[in-house]
Amino acid sequence: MSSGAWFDVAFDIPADRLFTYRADEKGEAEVGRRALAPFGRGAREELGFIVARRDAAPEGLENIKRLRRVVDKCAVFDERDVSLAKWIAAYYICGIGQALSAMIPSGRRASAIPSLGGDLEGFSAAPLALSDEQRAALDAISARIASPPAAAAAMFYLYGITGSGKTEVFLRAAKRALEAGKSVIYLVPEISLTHQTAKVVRERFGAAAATLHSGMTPSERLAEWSRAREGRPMIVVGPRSAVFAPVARLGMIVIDEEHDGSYKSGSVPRYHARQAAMRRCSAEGAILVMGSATPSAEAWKLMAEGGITRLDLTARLSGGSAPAVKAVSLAGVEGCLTEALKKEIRATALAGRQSILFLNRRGFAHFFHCPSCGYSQICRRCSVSLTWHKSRGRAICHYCGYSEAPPAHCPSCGSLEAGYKGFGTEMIEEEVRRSFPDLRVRRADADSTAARGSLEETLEAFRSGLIDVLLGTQMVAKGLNFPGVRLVGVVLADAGLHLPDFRAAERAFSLIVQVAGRAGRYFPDGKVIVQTLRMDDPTIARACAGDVSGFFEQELRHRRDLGFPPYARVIRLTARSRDASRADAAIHRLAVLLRRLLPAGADMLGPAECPIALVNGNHRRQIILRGKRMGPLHGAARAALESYEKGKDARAHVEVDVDPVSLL
DNA sequence: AGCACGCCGACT
DNA sequence: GTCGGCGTGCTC
Repeated sequence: MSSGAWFDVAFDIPADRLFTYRADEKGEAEVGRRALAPFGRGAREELGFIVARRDAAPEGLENIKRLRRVVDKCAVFDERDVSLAKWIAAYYICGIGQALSAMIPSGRRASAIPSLGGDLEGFSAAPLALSDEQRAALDAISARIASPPAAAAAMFYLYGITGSGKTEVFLRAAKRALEAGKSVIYLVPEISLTHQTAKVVRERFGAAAATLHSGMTPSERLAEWSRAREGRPMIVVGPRSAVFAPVARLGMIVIDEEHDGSYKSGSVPRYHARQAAMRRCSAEGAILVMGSATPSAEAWKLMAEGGITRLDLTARLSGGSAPAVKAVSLAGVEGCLTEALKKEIRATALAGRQSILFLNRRGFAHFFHCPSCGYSQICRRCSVSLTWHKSRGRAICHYCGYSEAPPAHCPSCGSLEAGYKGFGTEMIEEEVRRSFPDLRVRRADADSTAARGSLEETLEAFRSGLIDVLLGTQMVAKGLNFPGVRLVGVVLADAGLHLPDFRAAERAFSLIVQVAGRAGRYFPDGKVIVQTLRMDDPTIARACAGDVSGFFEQELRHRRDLGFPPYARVIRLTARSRDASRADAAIHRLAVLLRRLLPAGADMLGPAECPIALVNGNHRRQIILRGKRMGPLHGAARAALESYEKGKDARAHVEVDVDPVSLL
């Protein structure tokens, strides 16, 4: 054989296989670089990941092509990344190349990122002394940084109310790790917290800090990536995908606001950053430190069983007790604000302080109903009701964006009784402005943010006191610090509670507790008003009482009785097609295959229509696979998908979601 | 996932 | 008679 070498290349395709190419022996090709390769018919060229070098061509394979061009000047990933990618591909049932493309920034050449001027030699001192609880937590964590566990990852959970100083413990633990020559990955939820945390981390750690965020171009991300690969101890702050940061000598991964749904990827590979972090920590001898005031049910169960060491932070650093939470019935109230809430908004303004009003629902009114004939206005492409956006004068589908003019009377029977019911953030804005014409009111939701440009600007204006009442969706609920806030109003605590999803109560609960935590963080006079149509609902009652353990006692009993996570593992398969009968046929074929393959102790829910059966013109059908252990479930799902794809019958798109976070 | 090759309806 | 629909199979 003449000079030359063979390389296995992974492409970003669903197929779980590698392709072998030839390249010059002394060329640039090496494991960890990306290369353009002829792939598929015609002269098509595809970017692939060089995943392995081999000494000989695979048996019985002629017509091996040559790599066209290696695009990276040096490796952008290594064997450790490949092994993590293989784990993701196996666990989340996708291609290795798909896993790698989620792990590695897509930039072609690393570009310089704007220098932030931090030159810091030696880290700047932390401002305040730690409380006893913080000290105890830090000591427990530090002990494990010094001597990481041999086998499984050591996991800690800073369980504490907002304002109890979790961040300071994270930062000090990070400092210990860096001083020990180890790197830290600090995960934060998407969008909201990245900037705030990154700023603090940069101030504290200067040049040892790296940030990854959504505003960066792919080449800027690649530049930060390359910095991490240099091998100096670093602290990398970023959302979900930062869990793949290629730091050398990983000492600790922090997951702030561990309960946050944005840690689960919504596209292939549908990985959960918590799972990936656990896997990295145990593979690399690092420790995992999570934190939240409202842990996920999974984490809560692990803490109860001792798999995660819980470290309690019970005291508010500002000294005051947690704000008083008052539940108020919204039944029979005209409009969306009770007298109790209005009274507190007024009192807050008189005291020169600020209010936050929260409702997890955009638009003005969210369904159109006719009482005389029963007509309701539904999106033609999605099986959901249209939301009336008064400011835009349109009825809009929140799933596909379809819009039409809002009807003045019932389009079906002509009745004038018909109209929009159920309020959203737009209506609250209108009502607040009408009731308090003298107050400066601002709305922060996906619509207003798109219109105004930046959420940052609104939040900054609020922080500096230019706004009296900030109202909005989740955007105002996430861990932000606003010193001037006295009042938090949850406009409708029931929103989302009745959704056909086993996590509905958990999400509603944590949302209420999280928003409530925004009140009175720096003054002991915080007030929280929770409006609800269901005063007797135990989830709402416990959220108002801040009774996390009471809630989980109820919720975990429920989950166990119903056989849902964290007591069972779940894989969700969905089939979708423009053609309803095709989606049906596909899901039934899968069901037949799965019934044969199901291991003992596992069962199958469905096939059934998805709770939202039509999205964007696609009919959706689902099967929920459920079992005690994930391994056998995986086996069944893989085998079924394989035979399904071999089958000759008409196919539909099939999506696999391992550990789904939502069943809608 | 793309994309080419291949076999059945409405157009000049 | 052809243009083109998308159904199916492959990619070193």
